[in-house]
Amino acid sequence: MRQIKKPTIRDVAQEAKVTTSTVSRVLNESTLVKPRTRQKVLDAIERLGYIPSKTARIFKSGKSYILGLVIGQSHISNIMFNAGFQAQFKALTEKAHKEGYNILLITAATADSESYFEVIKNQVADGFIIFSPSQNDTLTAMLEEADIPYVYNMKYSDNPQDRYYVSSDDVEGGYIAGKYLLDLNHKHIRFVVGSVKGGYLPFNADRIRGFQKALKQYGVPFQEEMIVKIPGQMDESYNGIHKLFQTDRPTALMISNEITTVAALNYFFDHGIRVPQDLSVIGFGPSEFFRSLRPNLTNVSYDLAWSSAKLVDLLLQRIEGKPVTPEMPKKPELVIRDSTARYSEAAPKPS
Amino acid sequence: MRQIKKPTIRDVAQEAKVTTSTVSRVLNESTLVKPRTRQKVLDAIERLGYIPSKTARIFKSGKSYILGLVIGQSHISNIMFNAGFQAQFKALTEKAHKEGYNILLITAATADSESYFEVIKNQVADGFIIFSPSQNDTLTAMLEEADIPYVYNMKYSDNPQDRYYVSSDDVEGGYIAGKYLLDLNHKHIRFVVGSVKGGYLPFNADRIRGFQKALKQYGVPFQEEMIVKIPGQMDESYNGIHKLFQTDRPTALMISNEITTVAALNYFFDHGIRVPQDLSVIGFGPSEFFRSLRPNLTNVSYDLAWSSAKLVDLLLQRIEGKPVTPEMPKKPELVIRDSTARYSEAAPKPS
DNA sequence: CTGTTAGCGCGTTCAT
DNA sequence: ATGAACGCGCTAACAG
Repeated sequence: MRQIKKPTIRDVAQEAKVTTSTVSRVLNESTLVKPRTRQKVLDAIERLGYIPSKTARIFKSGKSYILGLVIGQSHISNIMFNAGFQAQFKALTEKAHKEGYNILLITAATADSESYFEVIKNQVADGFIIFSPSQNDTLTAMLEEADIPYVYNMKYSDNPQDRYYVSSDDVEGGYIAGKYLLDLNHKHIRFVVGSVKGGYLPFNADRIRGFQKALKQYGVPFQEEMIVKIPGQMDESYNGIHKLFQTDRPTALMISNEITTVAALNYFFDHGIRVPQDLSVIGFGPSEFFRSLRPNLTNVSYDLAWSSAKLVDLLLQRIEGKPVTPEMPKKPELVIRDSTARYSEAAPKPS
Repeated sequence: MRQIKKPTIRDVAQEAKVTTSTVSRVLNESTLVKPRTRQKVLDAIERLGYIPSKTARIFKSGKSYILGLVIGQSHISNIMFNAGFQAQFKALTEKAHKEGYNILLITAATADSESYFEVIKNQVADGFIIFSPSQNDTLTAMLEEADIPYVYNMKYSDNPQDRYYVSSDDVEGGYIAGKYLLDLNHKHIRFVVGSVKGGYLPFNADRIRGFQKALKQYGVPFQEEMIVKIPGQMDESYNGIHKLFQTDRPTALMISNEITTVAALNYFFDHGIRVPQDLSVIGFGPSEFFRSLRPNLTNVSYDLAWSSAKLVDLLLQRIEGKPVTPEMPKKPELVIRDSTARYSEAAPKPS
């Protein structure tokens, strides 16, 4: 029977001829309630179709069991089609649910600290996982000031104050990719990284550092043009690859972004550039994704399930006010598949 | 300065030497407050770093501006890599944010009505968007009984009681795909649909109906084996396609699921089956996705942004208790690209 | 074992 | 223009 107004604990109490405390007790299965009274209450609940107000409970307890996932408005449009983001998102969600939390998706209108802080402080959540705005310097400070538990999904700044994230070992990632190509006798290598306001994000800087380390080890001099900055969306990436291949003809490519990787493969398909016969390609990201491409792509695989779980653990520790135990990043792995081949001078080049 | 305890409206009142009512007034920019008092309060807020408790506000107002998005635990693992789901998810999120709501991601442990209802009633949200369990008969009844606003993301049952969803015109979708292939002289057509417990979901039933309509119109007799049920995950799909092509050699394929489509294209790539020379392929889903495949895929494109926005509108109407205005489904469109070709007997078949 | 009382943080009367 | 008092739904401390 439809009620005009949702029944409250008081209605139940009245119906069962007890007090609200007693009802509360049976609801929380707390202190011994006499079975008969208990039954009376349960009957009343059943009769009224009573559902305890979650809102009131959150209000009372101060715990919502909600984790806010904060993303910039502009990001969300593109990010959902990004395999790396998806994998991370999925892993975060699963871990959160496993721990009894739900994920509240929050978007900030613009990608600046003020906008982020504005939406964060206006949400009900026990803590926040932040896919950061371009620069998060002041955001971190504001969150600390307001005593709001948060973690970043990755390393966004080199500021030692920003220590709440779980990093992957990106230097190692860039290193093993570069080393493998050098082992295959490639020297004309290009590393395609995402372009953000003309620069690149810290994790790409790390990957580049690793790449440089490999080069040095093999005695190949690093040159600026080895790093190619291309935006991460499908069409822009396609055009960026096009532009690159008009003036340059590398024998091997490392690509730091999944969408750009797909765009590049499409470009090669469209222009008869054979992978790996004419060009070796290495991707970065979740391994399953690259396995679904043709050819199957050699890739540097990060354990996103692991790091996402760690990230949630970190946030929960902060929420519970426990001392934070820093975790060493897990090493990425090189998964060798069909997109990389040994380079030999004699190899025919298509005209 | 870090507080031991977060300041409340009372602390602000005390600090500003006014009462909580006044503070409340400046917070809500309500009735004229004398500028000087107003300033005093603002200063106090600033000094204390006071942030109004969202929780208390929700509790008071009864509005959380949160929409719950309910998904089965088992779904979420696979669903995130599904282009159709992603597009819908993205559209739902964007529309919700545009309307001032955030999306709370909720997963049910198992895909039955009881499990769904259990998590739904225990969440704070003004309404729910439900990616349904396999059978939702009792779920609908329970939600109605509890007077909880909800909508389903698509048509899940033929029960007329289930009227809170925005349907796409799937009959039309199946029809235009079939008609186009028949126009291209194909007769040996297979329609691959997702398999759910040996049967298929209502939207696939509709697409099949449309396909049958086209067949009839062209005088081609429908046969049961034209419908091929294959699970929607990558590896299972690949195997399913493999199994199909071992015993059958259609000239055209309609594929109802994006992941299965990718798996099929991979299978064709691996086995030298050329699209469209040897086989025409039509996909169903968001057009941008199929454009990122090689070859560019002809596909039936649904306007998910539109229907998702409508869905949120519908839910908001229910939340506000307004009468619900049913909407006619938008017609899907056939986007013709490079994966379909005219069939001629003379065409060479690879051995 | 159960009832009484108080209070979480805020908004909203009703006075003044 | 501002303050005092009350209540939202629930839980918890304290009585009895």
